[in-house]
Parts: sequence; structure tokens; C-alpha cells
Amino acid sequence: MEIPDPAKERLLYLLKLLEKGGTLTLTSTHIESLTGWSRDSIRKDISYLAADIGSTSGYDVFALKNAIKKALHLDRKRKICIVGLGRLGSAYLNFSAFQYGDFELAAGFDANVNRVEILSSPVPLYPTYKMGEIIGWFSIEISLLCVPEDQAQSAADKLISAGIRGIVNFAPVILKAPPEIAVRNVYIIDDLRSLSIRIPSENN
Amino acid sequence: MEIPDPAKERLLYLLKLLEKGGTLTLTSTHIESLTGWSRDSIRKDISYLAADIGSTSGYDVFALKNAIKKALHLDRKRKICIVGLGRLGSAYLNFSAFQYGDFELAAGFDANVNRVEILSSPVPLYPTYKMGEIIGWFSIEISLLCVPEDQAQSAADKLISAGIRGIVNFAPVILKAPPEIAVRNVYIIDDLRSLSIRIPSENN
DNA sequence: CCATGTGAATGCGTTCACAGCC
DNA sequence: GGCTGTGAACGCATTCACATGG
Repeated sequence: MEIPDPAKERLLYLLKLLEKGGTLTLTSTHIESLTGWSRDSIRKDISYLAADIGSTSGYDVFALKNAIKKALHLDRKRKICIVGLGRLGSAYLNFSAFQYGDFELAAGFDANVNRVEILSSPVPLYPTYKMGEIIGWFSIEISLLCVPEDQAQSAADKLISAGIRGIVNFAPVILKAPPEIAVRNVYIIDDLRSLSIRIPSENN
Repeated sequence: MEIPDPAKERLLYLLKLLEKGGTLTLTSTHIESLTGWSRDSIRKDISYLAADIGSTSGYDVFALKNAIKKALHLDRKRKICIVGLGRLGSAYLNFSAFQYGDFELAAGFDANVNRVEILSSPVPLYPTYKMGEIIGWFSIEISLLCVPEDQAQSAADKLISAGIRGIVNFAPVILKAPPEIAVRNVYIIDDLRSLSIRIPSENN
């Protein structure tokens, strides 16, 4: 059974919830109170997993986590890299979740050779022109794009021709990329707008 | 006519696109090539705006921008604040888009009184215990929540009882909040996962 | 009563198809 | 041919309703 996209997003959020909460078992009613989604849709979503995780007394959290990870293909480590080692990029170099989590930071890139040599980092750093070989060599799938606005598109182009599959874009631009490349924009103004349209009010 | 949620999200993205591109006029076919959405749904989305912006030769970009802003209630400034003035929070204090854009930074808060007094900032800073009065006084609608993980929930509780309407949460926790409070989580691991499930592949 | 799971029914968002216009 | 705009048709996601089990 193909999982509908909205259901995938909910399952992703549910996974996050399960990873935090300390309980061993959880019912759809309980999840409803935590998320606001209907019991029915929660049961349906979980049923898409086609795994044997529910009993008459709720879901086994451990089994449910694994089933979601498996169904959404989050059950293997993926390699990532950082392009642009300014303030933001170099901060992510030492982000602890990239050292023990499911996303393994494999390399950092910057056009400034000097910066590449001077920065201390737990992973190897390279000048930008080595992106092509390194990304293929390490099988890097996703890149954080942390370069200044005016360099974002050209850096993205290099990443794409190097074979990247996904980009987390921190620059306030809309990247042009072929549809098979997954792009996600992280920019505070977008978030504020998205929140604004969800805030109900007298005059809104 | 009530605008469907998915259409709202597309319109928000379209607005961003319009604000970047320098053209004066745009057709649905052109937007299709920029976004990958179908011409049909684009026309339908825009028709929800019920504004007179399309002609036989495409849409007037200026009128379209205004119509989207109006329909999504983005046609007025909203006040925001920052809670937690560590690395991230204090960086946003001086973020230029908060000085000329549609979101006006009105205040910053931190539990550490010393930090509140020492930091230089273009907006007034207050100790946390003043949140209640200040948020009401300035009609602040949205807060950036930049405190450490273990303080996120209690800070959120204070914001909510002070009357905040939306929260951009940078902490890697799931905030408990009543449904009428809009919450948006900004956390890189979530973005990476969301990208991962959209990356097609042989073994995915 | 509580729970999961699932086919069937509902309802909503997208797509279609065509009218109207340049 | 190009374009917008829109009711109608379609298809998919959610909800319902009920079977099954403790």
C-alpha cells in the first residue's frame, strides 16, 4: 500500500514524539490528545505500515518507531556535507547530533582555501573545486547550503552536478533545481509568514 | 470562497517567488515551469483570491502580490519578540529583515538580567519576568523561542499565558501548547528527515 | 467498556473541459 | 494560437462504521 504524503508527514512527527516521550506503550486516543489529529486517521496512518505493532491495549512504542523508520526509509544512515563555512556552516560542523545520529556529517566545503585550512573540524574540509569527486567518493546524499545569498545558486548548481540528492537551503533565495532534487528552504521570514496565516483572530 | 490549506501554502511560496523575480507580468504556464505545479491548479489557486489581476496576457505581478497578501492577511505589520538571548537569539536581534520588513521586532527577553543589561540591541531588552506586561503592552503576536532545550517548555508556557499567538521553536523538543497557539518547529534534523523521505532512489 | 484494523462512504482538493477574450 | 476563469468530474485522503479481541 502506498502511503499518502500527508500521512507520511504525520508519521514523521509521530516518530519525533515517540523518540522523546518515555512511555513504552501508547494508544491512538493518547496520540490524539498529544497531536490534535483524529484517532481514526492515526490508526489509518499506522495501518499503512503493515506491521504487527498494535494490540488490544495500544501500540508498542519501540516496534512502532522501527516500523515508521522502515516504512519511510529512515532505517539507514545517510551522509551529509556542509557547503559554506561561515558563521552558520562552521557552527554546524560541530553539531553533536551529526556525530551520533542518523545523519553522518562527512565533509565541509568552502571557496576560501584559507578558511578550509585554518578551521578546526571533526570532519575533513575541502576547497569547493573538490566537491565533484568528494561527494561521489563518500556517497554524500544531502548538503546544508550555508553560503551567502549571492553565491547560493552557483553553489547549488555545483552540488547538483556533483550528484547531490537533497539540499537544505539557508539562503533567502529560491533555488532553481530539477524536480528530482529535493530542496528545503530554511528561512525565518517564511516561518513567520506560515505562522501568521495560521493565527486566527478578529481582524487577523 | 474559503481557500484550501494546500492552496494557501502554494500561494505563500508564489508570493516569495514574485518578490524575488523582476518581471512585471507572469502567466500560469511560466509559474508552472518555475514551480512544477500544474497550470490548472495555479489558476485555481489564484482564482480563490477573487481579485481582478489576470488578463488575457497573464497576471500583473504587483497586483498579484497585493492580492495574495490581502487574502492571507499578510497586509499588515506584525510585532514579534525574541525569548532567549544566547548565540542564536542575540544574532536575530540585529537581523536586518526585522527592521524594514513586515515583521517588526519589538522586544527581547532573557532570564539573565546581566545579559539584558550588557547586550547592545536596536530594541529594548527585558528580564523574563516582565514578559507578561510587555507582550500585552506592545501587542506582540509571535515569539522566536531561542532558549536551551531544558527551558523551552517553561518559557513557552510563560509566552502563552502572556497572550502570544504563535511560536517559532528552535529547541529540539515538542512543545505542549493549546491548539489555538500556532507552533512551528525549526530543527535541522527534522528538515533532513523530511528531505530523506522525498529522495527517490533504488534502495532509498 | 477499552482497544486495533479495515473496507466503504464521504468530502475535499485537483484536474478537466470549455467559455470568453485578445 | 495564446491567455484567464470556473463549474463539473474525478480521485484521493479522511472519516465512518463495524468486525474482532481483551
